[in-house]
Amino acid sequence: MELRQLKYFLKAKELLNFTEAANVLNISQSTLSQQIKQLEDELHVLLFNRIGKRITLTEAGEVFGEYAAQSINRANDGLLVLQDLKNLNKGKITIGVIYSMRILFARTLIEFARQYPNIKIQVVFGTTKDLLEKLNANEFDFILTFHENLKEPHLKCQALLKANMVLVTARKSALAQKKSISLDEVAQLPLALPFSGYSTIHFFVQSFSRKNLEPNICMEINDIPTLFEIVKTGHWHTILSDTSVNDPEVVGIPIDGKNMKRTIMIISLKEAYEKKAVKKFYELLASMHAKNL
Amino acid sequence: MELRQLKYFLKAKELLNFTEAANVLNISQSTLSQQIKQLEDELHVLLFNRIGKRITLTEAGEVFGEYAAQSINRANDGLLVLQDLKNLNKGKITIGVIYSMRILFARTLIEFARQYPNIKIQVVFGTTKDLLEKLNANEFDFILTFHENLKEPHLKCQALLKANMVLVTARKSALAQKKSISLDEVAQLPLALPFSGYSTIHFFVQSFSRKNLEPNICMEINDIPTLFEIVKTGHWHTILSDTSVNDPEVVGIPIDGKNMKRTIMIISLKEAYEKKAVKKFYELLASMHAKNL
DNA sequence: TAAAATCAATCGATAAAACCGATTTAGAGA
DNA sequence: TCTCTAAATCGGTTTTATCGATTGATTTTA
Repeated sequence: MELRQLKYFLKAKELLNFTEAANVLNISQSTLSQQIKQLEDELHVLLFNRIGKRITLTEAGEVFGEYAAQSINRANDGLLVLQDLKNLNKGKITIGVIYSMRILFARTLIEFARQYPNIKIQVVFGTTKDLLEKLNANEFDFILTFHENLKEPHLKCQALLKANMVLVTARKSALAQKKSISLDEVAQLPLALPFSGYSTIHFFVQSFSRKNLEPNICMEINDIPTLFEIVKTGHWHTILSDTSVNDPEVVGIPIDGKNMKRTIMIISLKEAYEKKAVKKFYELLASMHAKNL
Repeated sequence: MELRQLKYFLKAKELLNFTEAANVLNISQSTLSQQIKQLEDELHVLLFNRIGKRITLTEAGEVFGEYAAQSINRANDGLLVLQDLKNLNKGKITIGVIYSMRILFARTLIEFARQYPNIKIQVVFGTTKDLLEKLNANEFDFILTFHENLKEPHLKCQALLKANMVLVTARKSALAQKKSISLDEVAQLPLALPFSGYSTIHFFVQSFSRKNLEPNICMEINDIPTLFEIVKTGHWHTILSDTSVNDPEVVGIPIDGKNMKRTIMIISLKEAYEKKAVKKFYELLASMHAKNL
């Protein structure tokens, strides 16, 4: 059993197609087939069922896959550690970010890229749910998202900042002059809110429920610029964290109440090695945030 | 980088001698030398310093070794899991046991070997300190030892039983008729106690201190049968857990006091895969203990 | 329904890598 | 100073990984 075989196996497990997996791995289909077979012979177990020309994962394959992934991850982390040890100052960061963090994050991203030009950065925006799934699949170094009461011991959570939830309305709107707004008033307004995949909406359903209010949700949309376009009409309003509001034609009005703040967290896998570049990014995030106070 | 190279590296790291490591691994010295060099080239770092004809581990080697070991362990655990999944009913258990547990353990060992003749069992007796070191080095599946307030989150601790600490004296001794004895009385006696490497002595120093008593420790000996020989003279006495007393010429007299019981624990590594054979052994230990109540 | 396309397994050949024994080099020990 | 020991190197052999071609069976398309 070698790491190479584990890598082949895991890609085949992911794609459930030997031909495609071989292509992705830059080897021939016959090589992959033979290497998988050799691994199965060594383990005395079938990792895949061959049904016609399709393959499916066996239970043994599912179980073994966990260990195979961990083995490869440990070896890769060892490599990363050595790179850090040598201060090679190169490498790659992969980050998942919720849409609400775009503004502050973009500024941090730019500054980081300036300071560390040799570090490749990959950023994926998405919902909390999607980002957590990918984090658990070791596809990210960390994600930025709202605090969600995760209670998952394999995750490391660090609070970054608290964001105020605000009513977003058109600058031309009569409401725009208000310095703050109550939840009761908000409940009377026609709202266009982010899609249910966003944790934000769940947060608000709870907030309204606590006060026996029912929000008037007319629309649910999976795109913040589109929400801004809708808000600019003056008819609908939305609710976002103040970190998201950057369109000059809209304003964010603070919503009354102690529970109208949400904590943005940095979440990573406890078992994964924490690259120096990742630590540097954390430091920059914290200092960029402090600058905004 | 392949698992084979990690295995070669780790053995060289352990022995700090390429020739010896190669012999143990059943490969030639030149193969090992070349494979290590190839690994170093791939990692862009020296894992060993070559000083004349000797080698020493570099800091990079030390650091990388942790990850290499974890990677190999994960792969091996995967193999073990599959064996269990197939109920191959074979394999190996390695167990560390403190001396105090010899009697109960021996009976469990014999019964387990009878029930599972295809499982190879390796047992090492030793002190708590030694056993913990080896457990942390992944050399045991689990160890049996007294509860030590470990506070090490990577360890899994299960209570097995409570052992009574008793004064061990010669059957011919005047004390032998007593049904119990107080700590004050014990403090007046010439004692031969197990060596400081045993956790037992530390336990007692604390017990005597709590009552402002000072024990009269004349000897410290690292062998329980020898302690029995000394106790049989009638002059000296010792203190052991009742699980250790099996010589017909000595008796164990219960020592008064609530704190004269000690918990025997099963300790294992949380991250290591728990073999079915190990679970079976735990069950047998528990049932053998229940039988003795 | 037949033809075409697709995918995994197999085969034989080739290329690459692991391995080995012999030797060299250099340091340690007697 | 001589002998011994251990790692590095070299050239050759053996083993393994890989490949392209082909086969067989299933799926998709016309």
